[in-house]
Amino acid sequence: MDRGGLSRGIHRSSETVVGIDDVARAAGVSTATVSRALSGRGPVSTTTRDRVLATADRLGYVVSAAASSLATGRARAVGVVVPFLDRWFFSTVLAGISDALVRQGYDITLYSVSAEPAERRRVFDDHLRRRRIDAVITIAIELDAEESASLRGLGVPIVAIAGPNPLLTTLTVDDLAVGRLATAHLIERGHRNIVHIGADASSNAGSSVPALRRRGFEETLAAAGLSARAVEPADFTIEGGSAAAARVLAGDDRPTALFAASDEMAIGAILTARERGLRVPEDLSVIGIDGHELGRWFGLTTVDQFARGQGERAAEAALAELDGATPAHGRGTLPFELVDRGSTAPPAF
Amino acid sequence: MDRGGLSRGIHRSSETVVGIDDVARAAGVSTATVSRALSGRGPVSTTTRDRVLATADRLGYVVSAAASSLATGRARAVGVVVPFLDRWFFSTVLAGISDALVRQGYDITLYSVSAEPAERRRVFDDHLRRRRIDAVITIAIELDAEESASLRGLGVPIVAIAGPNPLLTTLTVDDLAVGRLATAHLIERGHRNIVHIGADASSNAGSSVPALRRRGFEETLAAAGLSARAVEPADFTIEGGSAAAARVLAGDDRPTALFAASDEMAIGAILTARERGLRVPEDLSVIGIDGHELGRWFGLTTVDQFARGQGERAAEAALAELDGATPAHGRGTLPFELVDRGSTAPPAF
DNA sequence: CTGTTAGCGCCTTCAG
DNA sequence: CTGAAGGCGCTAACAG
Repeated sequence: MDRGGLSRGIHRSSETVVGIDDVARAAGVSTATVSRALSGRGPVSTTTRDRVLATADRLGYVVSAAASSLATGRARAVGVVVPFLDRWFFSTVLAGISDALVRQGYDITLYSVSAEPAERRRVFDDHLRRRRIDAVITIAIELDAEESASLRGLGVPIVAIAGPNPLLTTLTVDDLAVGRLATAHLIERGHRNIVHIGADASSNAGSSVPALRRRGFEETLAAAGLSARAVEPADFTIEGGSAAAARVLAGDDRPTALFAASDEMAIGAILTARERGLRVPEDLSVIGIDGHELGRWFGLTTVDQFARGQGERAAEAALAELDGATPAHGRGTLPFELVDRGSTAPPAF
Repeated sequence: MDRGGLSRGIHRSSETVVGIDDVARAAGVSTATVSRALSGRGPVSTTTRDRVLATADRLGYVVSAAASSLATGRARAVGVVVPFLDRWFFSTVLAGISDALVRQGYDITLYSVSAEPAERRRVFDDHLRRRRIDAVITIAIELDAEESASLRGLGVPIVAIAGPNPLLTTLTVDDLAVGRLATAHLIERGHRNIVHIGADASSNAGSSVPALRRRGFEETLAAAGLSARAVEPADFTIEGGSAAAARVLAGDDRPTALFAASDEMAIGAILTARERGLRVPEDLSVIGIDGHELGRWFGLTTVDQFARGQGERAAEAALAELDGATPAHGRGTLPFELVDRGSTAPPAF
């Protein structure tokens, strides 16, 4: 009669959804026992548990998230806050988070915050505060004081990826070091005239990812006794990188190398360079940051930051904190690695 | 005293979260009135409503999703089921969904289903059935009978994007027509020797997106009296398109044009063609499908299917159905448009 | 080990 | 228009 596991997914399509008391009745026990058997919390005899589990399975019972959440205070869901969904870095990190969360039976609730202030405020003041989530992961979100306080007020673990915030548990690569590494790579190959494509020097006092990468560039340049060339601002898209490169390459004092703060900008720069008949790396070296899959097709040298792994680690950190682990406030160290694919070489002149 | 809107986001960080009865007490009314005032359902005098609203705002009250959901049966969240998060089409559609949903105050719960059967089953049998969502949107998910039944059993609106399922409300471009359009474009330019890169002819009896595109290709070829060349199977990635093109171009009977069933494959094909010293479109015409942003950088001619718009429309359709609109079972028509960017031209020989 | 009994926080008839 | 009260479905003490 009981077809055990085989019956999963094949439920009689009864009118109403089966509830915990349907299971209790069918198994001849109380709802409390069903709850204990299913959750694994609290003592239940093996025989009873097996019977309850089989019954629940047969009936296709699934706990109501709302009811369970209301009773326990746990939602079995993690909120993820992102500024963009359709850019490589974010969707890749998200994929990593999703992997790790699904493994643990958690759902993921997505909060995409635009730059639009009113909408952004709604996300922080309303959506995130509905107590629908047990933890929050932010990806490269720069929080103002209010937003930061609002998040903290949630009273749940918060893990920030790629957005160094001294007040939050932060998981991020050392972007200053990344900026240095990429710059040193170019200097070692003999470049003296390097332009950085990324954050405007005037923006962000210094803690944002783009600003850190730029500072790594400037510091390394200075340490090598080279004068820092003006930084060419761009928005981290292929398009932005392309436009920035166009401006830079049009000038009379053409650099021998470009250091783009993201692979997408680096790719844009390569495309523009090619359009102008410049060979990479013979006439122009280009290095990026990210480890974007596309880089491979352009032979792009880059500093890989293992985006997918960042997502997985953030999810694990969030769940660990939920399980009582002490929040590692301050900066967590994430790995990065230079991948030389050939778009950098000594300057020809 | 009451700083009105200015106070939003600045809440006294009291020990416990403020609940509906805190608001009721502070406003000098009953919880029922607060509920009515905030939800807009049920009669409340203007004065009372304003006072309640101001109080709620001042206290930073936000309804508990769990409690509200338990009482109303509505979760104010929509589930989105995707096979991949880190591929252009999916993340772009997702961005569109997110836009539309946030506008209506809905949260989005993400269900990323891998190919791994056990995990996939858990998503359909457990996660999706926790009654956490008011509607489901699937993106290019091919459902087997059980999964389809499981979804239907949820008793919520279901909108399928890019996965024509006669049993579900489906929003998809007419992929057969898209396949025909792209093929006709090549034939009109004089191509007689065209290879299709996409779904293997042997796979999928015919209703999947890749299969429909291939059939559009074959039908149009046949209608023009051309013999259908073997289709070159590939997995819709740049890498797959590149490999497929490599196999095709290595043969002795080199085609004059390639029709790739996705822009990513088309780009892979272009990259490979270039590597082999072939000029596009002089030596080889290439056309793709999607409207991928990257296509612009390769001068790729494509059939744009407006992915972001698809997401928005799916979200709107789902919400409309929630509001009582009749589910438009069968196939909804979504726009598509040929964008000629120059990667197709008459064959040189 | 198991059953009974309060709620979790909000919504919604039903009276007033 | 407003308040009182039961209940949404489940869990967590507390008894037994």
